[in-house]
Amino acid sequence: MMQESATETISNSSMNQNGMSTLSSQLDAGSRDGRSSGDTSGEVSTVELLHLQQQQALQAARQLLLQQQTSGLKSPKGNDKQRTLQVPVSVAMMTPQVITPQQMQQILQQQVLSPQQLQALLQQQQAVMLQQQQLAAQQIVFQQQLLQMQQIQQQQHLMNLQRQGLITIQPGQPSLSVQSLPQGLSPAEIQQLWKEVTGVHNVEDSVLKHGGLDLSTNNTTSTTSTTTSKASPPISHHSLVNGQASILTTRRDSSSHEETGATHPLYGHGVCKWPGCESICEDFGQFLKHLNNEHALDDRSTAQCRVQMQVVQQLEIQLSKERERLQAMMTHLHMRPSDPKPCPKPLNLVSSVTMSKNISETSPQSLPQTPTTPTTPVTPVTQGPSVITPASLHSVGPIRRRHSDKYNIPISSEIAPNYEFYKNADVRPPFTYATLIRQAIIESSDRQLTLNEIYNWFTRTFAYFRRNAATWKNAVRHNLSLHKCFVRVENVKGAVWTVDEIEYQKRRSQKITGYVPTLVKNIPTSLGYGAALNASLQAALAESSLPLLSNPSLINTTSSGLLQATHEDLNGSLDHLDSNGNTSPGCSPQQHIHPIHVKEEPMNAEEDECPMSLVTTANHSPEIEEDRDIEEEPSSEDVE
DNA sequence: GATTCCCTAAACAGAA
DNA sequence: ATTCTGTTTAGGGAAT
Repeated sequence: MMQESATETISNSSMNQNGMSTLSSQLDAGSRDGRSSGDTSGEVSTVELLHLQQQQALQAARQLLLQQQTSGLKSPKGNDKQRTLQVPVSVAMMTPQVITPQQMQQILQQQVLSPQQLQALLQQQQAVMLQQQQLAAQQIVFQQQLLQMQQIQQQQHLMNLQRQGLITIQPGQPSLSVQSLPQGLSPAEIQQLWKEVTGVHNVEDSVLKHGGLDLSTNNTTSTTSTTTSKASPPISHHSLVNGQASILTTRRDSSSHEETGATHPLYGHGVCKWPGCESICEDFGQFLKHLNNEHALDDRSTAQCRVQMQVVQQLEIQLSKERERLQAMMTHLHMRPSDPKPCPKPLNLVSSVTMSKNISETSPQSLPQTPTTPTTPVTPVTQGPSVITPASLHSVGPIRRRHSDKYNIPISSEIAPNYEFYKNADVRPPFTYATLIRQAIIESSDRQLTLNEIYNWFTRTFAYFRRNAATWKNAVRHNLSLHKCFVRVENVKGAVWTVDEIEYQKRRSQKITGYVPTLVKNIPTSLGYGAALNASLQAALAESSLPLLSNPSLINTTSSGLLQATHEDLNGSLDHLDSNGNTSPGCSPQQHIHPIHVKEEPMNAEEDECPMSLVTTANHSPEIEEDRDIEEEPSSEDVE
């Protein structure tokens, strides 16, 4: 996916040299890329693009008319069937003289113009238009132009077929003329032509397809081929004929078949999908007829088009905002290198080396977009162009310091936004085995898991652990045995593993030595998930603060995020204490013997885990409530 | 350079 | 006998 996108971008670049015929490729590819990537342009002016696009189409039509009127170009072959179809088309083409591009632009630019106002305005235009309908004679002229376009289209289509081996054309064979074409354009193709020429046929479609429209192209032929090519995939093969970017072939082909297969964005299930229409059309031909008759370029259609345009625009704005939010989230959660700057030096947590490694491992860039997409894993998430593939990510070998562990970043908050990513992408999670094991355990309903259940959690949560089972399972067992924080408890159904959070926190606290925290907080519960404090700082402070939680004198009110991280870390322990106090009395006696409850106000401690729970274990959410009880046992003797 | 942390590999034993 | 589970040791890489 990512590679494809990248390659395509490259291909497009190279195709730029290929003249107008490659514009369609740029258009399609550009729109796809634009939508899947940063979409910096989408927010800029979708409407403007449409304006320009429509202007372009209108101007092109005009120029075509002028050209033909002056040159007296005649249609190579009159086609009755096509002629009948041309009527509405020609009418539509005449409208540029009725509604000038400037006027059209005005209409379109008036974002605040109400449909009623627009309607009134267009009615005026209509009056003028009626006067000029007598110019219908020019329809024939334009029809000729259409035929020329058809020729180009069909020739390119044939070239496409030739390339596919469906048709064999000897090298010396002269290019096909329209007369020699096996058959005329299908109604769908003609419709496409009309659609493209009018430029307002389907705004949504236009918005999508024209995301990368090069509006700088003004000459008639360029415009014509551009619009035609983007509508009719065969054109893109014209560029292929020129020896360009074969990578686009497949995609184009598929779309080509779709479009020529009597499918239409405005037609489905026997119903015209024009906004507010829903007229029943027996077949595609009838639909086309209906489309030409009922949805020609008139005031009503224009108004509807504009409405649809706004709908699309709103959606794009929304998408843009959501994407921005996602980016911010990822930046916040992954791009530690830029964040830790303000991090208190005493923490001594910043390691450029580690960070860079972490970046390579978990930076948003590496996130597939949605691995779902691979999804990118899902994520679905449409991801911007990424140069880091999952393969390259895990190929870096064993990661010593999992940044989340190192910085005590809540694993949930780390995984949550990338859950689908880790679930689908073969990328090693940036956590130590101990951290993961703990997470698996505390996520469980009763805070205890058998070894096999831990295995399952690993494979279920991370695609990476679906392979090399022997290695990581051994590591899991090794960690369970090695770390005191993991306590084996004999259960009715066998041995289960629990987490001794005191030990766990103790161990982690030891990682941060020589730091006398001056900032420890009183945890404001109201602080939200989106607290601004960067996670690493939060985590560091949180961890550092653990021993001090019981000492009110050392507790200062600071930022929210801090508590968040603290909560997360504490949650596990507290949860563990709470739940296991009953379920597994035998484990880790000390934690139950003297649980010093540092009673903070009930915290929304699970903000970090909520996202995770939403996508992972359904049974996790219900526990959030009990998780909020913070019972930390931060007595100094335990910490040290 | 020493220490620590983490990972990986492997040997081994006991239980299922 | 095989597999699973659990423990332990060893060594290497990376960070501190």
